[in-house]
Amino acid sequence: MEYSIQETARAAGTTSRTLRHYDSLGLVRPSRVGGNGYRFYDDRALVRLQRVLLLRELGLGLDRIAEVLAAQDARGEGSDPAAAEATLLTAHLELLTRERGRIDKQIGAVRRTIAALTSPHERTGLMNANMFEGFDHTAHREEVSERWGKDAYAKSDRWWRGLTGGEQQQWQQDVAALNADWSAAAAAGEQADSPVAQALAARHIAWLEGFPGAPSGEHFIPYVRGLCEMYVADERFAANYGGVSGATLVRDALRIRTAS
Amino acid sequence: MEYSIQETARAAGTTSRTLRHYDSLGLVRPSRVGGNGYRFYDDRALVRLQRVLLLRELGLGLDRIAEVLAAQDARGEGSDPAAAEATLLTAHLELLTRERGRIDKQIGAVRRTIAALTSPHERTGLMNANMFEGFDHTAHREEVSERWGKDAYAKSDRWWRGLTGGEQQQWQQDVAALNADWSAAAAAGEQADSPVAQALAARHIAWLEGFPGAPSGEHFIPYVRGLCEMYVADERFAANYGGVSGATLVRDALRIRTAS
DNA sequence: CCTTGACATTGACGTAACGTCAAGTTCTAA
DNA sequence: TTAGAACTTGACGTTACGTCAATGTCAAGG
Repeated sequence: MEYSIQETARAAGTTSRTLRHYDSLGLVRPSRVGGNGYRFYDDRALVRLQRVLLLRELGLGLDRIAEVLAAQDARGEGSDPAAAEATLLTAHLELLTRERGRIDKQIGAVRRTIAALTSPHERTGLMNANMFEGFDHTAHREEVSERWGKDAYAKSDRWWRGLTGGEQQQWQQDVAALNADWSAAAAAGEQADSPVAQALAARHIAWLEGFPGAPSGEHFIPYVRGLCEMYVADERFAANYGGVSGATLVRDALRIRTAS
Repeated sequence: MEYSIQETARAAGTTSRTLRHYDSLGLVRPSRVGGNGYRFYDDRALVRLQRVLLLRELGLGLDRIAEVLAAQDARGEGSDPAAAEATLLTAHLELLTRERGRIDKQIGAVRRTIAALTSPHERTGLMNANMFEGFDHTAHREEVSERWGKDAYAKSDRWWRGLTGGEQQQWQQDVAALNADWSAAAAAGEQADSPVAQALAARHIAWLEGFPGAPSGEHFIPYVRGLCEMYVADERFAANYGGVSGATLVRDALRIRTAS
């Protein structure tokens, strides 16, 4: 069977404009083009279109989709196309998971902002940076600036001063809880590779990821490891984790966590 | 104090290009423009800039930010600017929540796709691999046969194999969409008697009615209820609805729906 | 005085994935 | 025959800026 562009679009739940777009990209070519220039699609083309739309619903970009389909076309039956697609989808899954984490953080931030706005006793004045127990970046301005650049410092400082008092308190509580758990783990003699320590390491990394001014991508792990060295070397940091022994536990656990 | 455009950008952790952009939009105007056209920003402008950047980090669009700030400028001190901002942020919170639901659906779909691709059941690639996307009657042959008789199974299998590839994919997409909507509803904490859940229940029943091999007449409702129990009891089914909690929502919603 | 280099300006194009006209051609049904 | 539906290509609009390009301004040094 052969379908007109509109029929094809309706069958696939999209628009003719999209079909022309995909044609111009070479992503889904019509099976036949009439002498009048009209596009016609057969079942094979329709299946390909549906695959494209499916992958697009999974959130992949058109360029990536083209790669997937090209790879599968190339290895007709030889290798394992399913494995290739699974690998690509797994990578994509990570992106999605990170994206969800980002959204969750935004939701948290908006919720706290609303809470602070509607709380009667909170004035929204800017508070001094000393409230930032456990990671007072004003006190450690030089380290942060030197190691990660002025931008990181300015960004983090701007972020902090932009928070309301309520949000700052919330943040502090989160930090305090994490630090307390680390201290307790260290006091309990947990090993760096124990489930408890690794769970804390995961939390710690998630916290650092949410820290504004933190580098992303390939710079993130070196950044984390650098911070850990600072925890151990600088007793002002180490104190937050129950002293040098606690900071050492943090460092070792995070090293293991970031090893892969 | 007065800062140059670069100083201002550095202080706020952004770029001069962004400042020019905001100026062209009228979002953050420089406090003074020199005879040479140079922009200069004072502390008030900087605070405004920081608010813009903060709201942007919360994910608001620049147009929305302009609304917020305009509203706050309008009611200088008269009304309650915080309430206005809270209202707007609440609306924004809904958007974020929907977005997270969307991402959750994508994650679920990708996970299921990967599972289907890597499952030993798959023979002929993606198209037939996850025919029923969690309702693979081949995998669940025994249950179906035992409960509803061999006729039902054979009938449904014949029906399925009689479909064209496009029709099969269409069916899959419908099922996937329904499951994803259930998962999202469960994740959103919908109650079984809520309009959302009841609307989904209606869709689900309509889907089951179209399912070949399904009993009709007086046997239909017991059949539906039996299936729902299976959803909850069998995690292979439950996984399609976001786990046991999702399957429970499905079951309860369908119980209510079929009560009359 | 002239040069050099840092910093400033406006203007324009590019991004992802199409939506939305616009102007013209072709098909279909009355 | 003729209206209207469907089709074509081409081009601009969308977000929030990044990234040149071409040019102007300012402070310091030879």
